[in-house]
Amino acid sequence: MPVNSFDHYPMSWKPDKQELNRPFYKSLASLLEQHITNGYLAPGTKLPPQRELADFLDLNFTTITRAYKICEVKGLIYAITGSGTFVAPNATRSITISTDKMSNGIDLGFVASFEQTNSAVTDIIRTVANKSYLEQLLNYNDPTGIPHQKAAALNWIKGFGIQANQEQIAIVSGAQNALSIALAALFEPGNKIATDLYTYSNFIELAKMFHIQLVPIPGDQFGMLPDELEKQCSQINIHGIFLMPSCSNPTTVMISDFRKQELAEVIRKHRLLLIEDDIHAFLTAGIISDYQQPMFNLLPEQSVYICSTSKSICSGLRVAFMVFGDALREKILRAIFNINVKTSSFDAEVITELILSGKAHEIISFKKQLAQTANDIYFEYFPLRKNAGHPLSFYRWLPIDGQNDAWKLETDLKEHGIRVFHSDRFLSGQTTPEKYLRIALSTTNTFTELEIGLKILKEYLSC
Amino acid sequence: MPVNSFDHYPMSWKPDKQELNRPFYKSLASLLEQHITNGYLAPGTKLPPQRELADFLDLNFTTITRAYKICEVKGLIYAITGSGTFVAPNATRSITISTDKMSNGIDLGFVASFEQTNSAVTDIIRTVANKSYLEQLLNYNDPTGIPHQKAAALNWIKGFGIQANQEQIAIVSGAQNALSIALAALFEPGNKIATDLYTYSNFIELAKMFHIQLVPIPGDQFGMLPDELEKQCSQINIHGIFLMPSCSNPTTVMISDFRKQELAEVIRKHRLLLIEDDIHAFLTAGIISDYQQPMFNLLPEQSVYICSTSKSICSGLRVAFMVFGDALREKILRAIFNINVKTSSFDAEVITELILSGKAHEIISFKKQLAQTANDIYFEYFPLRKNAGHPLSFYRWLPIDGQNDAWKLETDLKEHGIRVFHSDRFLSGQTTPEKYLRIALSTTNTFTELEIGLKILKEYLSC
DNA sequence: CTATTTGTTTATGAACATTTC
DNA sequence: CGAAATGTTCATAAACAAATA
Repeated sequence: MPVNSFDHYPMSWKPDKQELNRPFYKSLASLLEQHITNGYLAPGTKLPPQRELADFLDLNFTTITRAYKICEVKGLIYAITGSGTFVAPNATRSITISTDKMSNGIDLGFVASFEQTNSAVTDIIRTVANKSYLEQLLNYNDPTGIPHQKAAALNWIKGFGIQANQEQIAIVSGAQNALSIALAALFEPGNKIATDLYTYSNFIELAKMFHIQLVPIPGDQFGMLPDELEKQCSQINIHGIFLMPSCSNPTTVMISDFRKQELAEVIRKHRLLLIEDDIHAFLTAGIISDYQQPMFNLLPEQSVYICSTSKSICSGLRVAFMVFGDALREKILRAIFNINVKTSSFDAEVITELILSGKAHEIISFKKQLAQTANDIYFEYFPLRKNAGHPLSFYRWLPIDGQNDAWKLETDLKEHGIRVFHSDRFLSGQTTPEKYLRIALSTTNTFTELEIGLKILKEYLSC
Repeated sequence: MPVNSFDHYPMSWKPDKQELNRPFYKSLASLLEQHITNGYLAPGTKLPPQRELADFLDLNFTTITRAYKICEVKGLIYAITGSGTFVAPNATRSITISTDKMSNGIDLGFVASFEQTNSAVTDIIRTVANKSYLEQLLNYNDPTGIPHQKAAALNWIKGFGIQANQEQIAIVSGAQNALSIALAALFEPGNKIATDLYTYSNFIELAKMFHIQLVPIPGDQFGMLPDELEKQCSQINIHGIFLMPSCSNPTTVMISDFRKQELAEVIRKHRLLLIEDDIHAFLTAGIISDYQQPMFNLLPEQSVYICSTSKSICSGLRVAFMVFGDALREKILRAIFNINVKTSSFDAEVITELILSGKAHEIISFKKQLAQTANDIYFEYFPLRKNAGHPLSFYRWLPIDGQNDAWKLETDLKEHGIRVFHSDRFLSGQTTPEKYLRIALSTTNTFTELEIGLKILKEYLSC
């Protein structure tokens, strides 16, 4: 029996010892999972400290540690030494953003890529279909890309400041696929990766799937704070870092060059593996005056540089370029064979032809114009505030006040006919007081539709 | 200090306590890894029992358990209660089979798919390229397949005995991709999956990457033994089972229908998740007289059925169909979004058109003829023995004697100009006394080349 | 600024299960 | 069949580390 009775003491969770079977740590973990999943324990709830619960249940406190750990790894709870253990903000549901279209209503949630430009791709597909070597694209050969495709890819990313050779690049099936490969190849379950406090929600889910823990690092308008990264690195064993320097998703922050240098120093010092998702390079390199270079250049031996063509050229052709240091090559290639076997040579060939013909650059110009117009429209409804972020971003990050229940807000807005995503979806760790909405500008079929959506949103928020 | 001195006692591994730092379990694990990797401890070596090593190092024996466990999870060693702990057969190198072509020599290693048939695909690509709706294939929509593509897919697999609806199928990027998705969606690190003793080596590597442990189950000429599966299930907590019933890779065993029924009963009883890789359905359903149905039909609620078109239709177009019980749907879709975002609609459309036009069936007929011829040639050189396995298999499983050093054999044969894979590559667990070679019949450009390769092999083996 | 609260890591002892002889 | 060998699992104690009042 417990030494003390806690009946008079407020404890947020009092599991019934009767319900527990041996082994206790597993039984307790599944009971906790159940109580979180069925809503009995709400997100944000502080759980009893390990020692207190141990006392209550008359168990050794490290048994509680183990039970909590199981739930933490599943992403149900998170713990802060000194403060306590809390139910995670996204414990109850998946934050995966799928491309499933809304059946009706205006989609300002999922970020598409101004699909109007796809008509320019059809001609090139026909060109490739009539190539004499078409049959050569249909076998198992060249799993990571045919040499001339890699050459075109290298040429493409040279425009973004990357210098690499054929041995250092692989063509894979889109950025998300590249991220899966990088995580599978270079990390183990239980490893930790530093990310921005708000980051790409599918990366959060992917990390969860691979049982990799994310360590949120605060940032400002120039990007992640090096001191904060240094602090975490010196305290815990961090293995990698995920960044989108050209335009972070969802915050639209572009990491400034001085900040890149500072961050690179910390990354080098602690030997972190950098995963640089540069999907927005085409909106930044050579366009934004402050832009100098990708971080890959600063840390070529310990980085994976990922450059997808989904946003910049064509979303339906699943192609991304993956560049890596020589030391990482073997592991990454093995992961590619294990996860993909190969990427469609036909898709890669169409992208190649788009690049070589100059059509890809035309598409990009058009997309930039569309992005400019969409942003102009946005700022009419939600005027510029300070630290506005990337001017050509395909989405915007709108601060909102007092909308604490993320899921209710999303549902409410859906009833008003628009889909947007609440900042809680993008949280890599604990909750924050500030709340935002991510507003996709590149998904509606027309700008008129975009305007209608923004108008509805503005009216709803000013209520 | 240790109570007894073991200097007089033969111990296969005597790590120097001086080299260990705290924490001991990690330090010991990395020392062990090092000694295995640099060849100091050869594959098959029996390590000292936990208690003995503990005594020697003057540590508690569960500290040794933990160190051994780390190396076991990495696939470096394996343990059998009662017998001891051993260095794993594939500890030192990766067994991933890549599609990288041999620069010279005859490839009887990697199993391609009689790529001669690809010329039939080029016409269909041109047809699709000229479709009026081509542009609709280039956006983010329908990540798991467009409805008419799914309809064609359902029709295709109906020929193999699968009845399912649009909600139960997804189009993904090849069988290997489907396996990644299934493992990521439905299993956790540390989970255990039963497999044949010899199984698809990229599945072994994939499982390793996801830190899923494989439990080898013996079989006979009718497939895996239900009693052995039952035994393992009642002893340890097994979560899933991986089978290739139509023609196992690499053994060419087709699971007979009575055996499927027996296995299904055990699987149902222990609530295992079945992953059924039916890539060879096109060589079996409606062709082999004994064939009745896929195992998915026996266990529709707890199975994932995977049917790739790489071997049957075209290898370069990365398409596989994935069918799943309703209970698994949500998890699998989420994994698809996280790993792939979507599969190329263009590739899927070409496969769809191949199916609808009847061209796919023509290709299959041709491949079956080619397989027949290739097998006839093979049996001229290596005459039929009993329990020969699937008659139309794209590869054969050749018993060899006295060739214990797998890697040396492979290297030797490569020097003779042919590539084959030794059975050790396909081992899901401990070593076995019998040794085999897997001989791919579907990779050489011509049958003449195949004959040359087989001749070289025969001469080499009869030396 | 130090004491307290709270979570983390490591090593250990005991009970257990399976295989071998 | 029973004893010995061997690996597995669980709960515990102690030392540690970070955050907070």
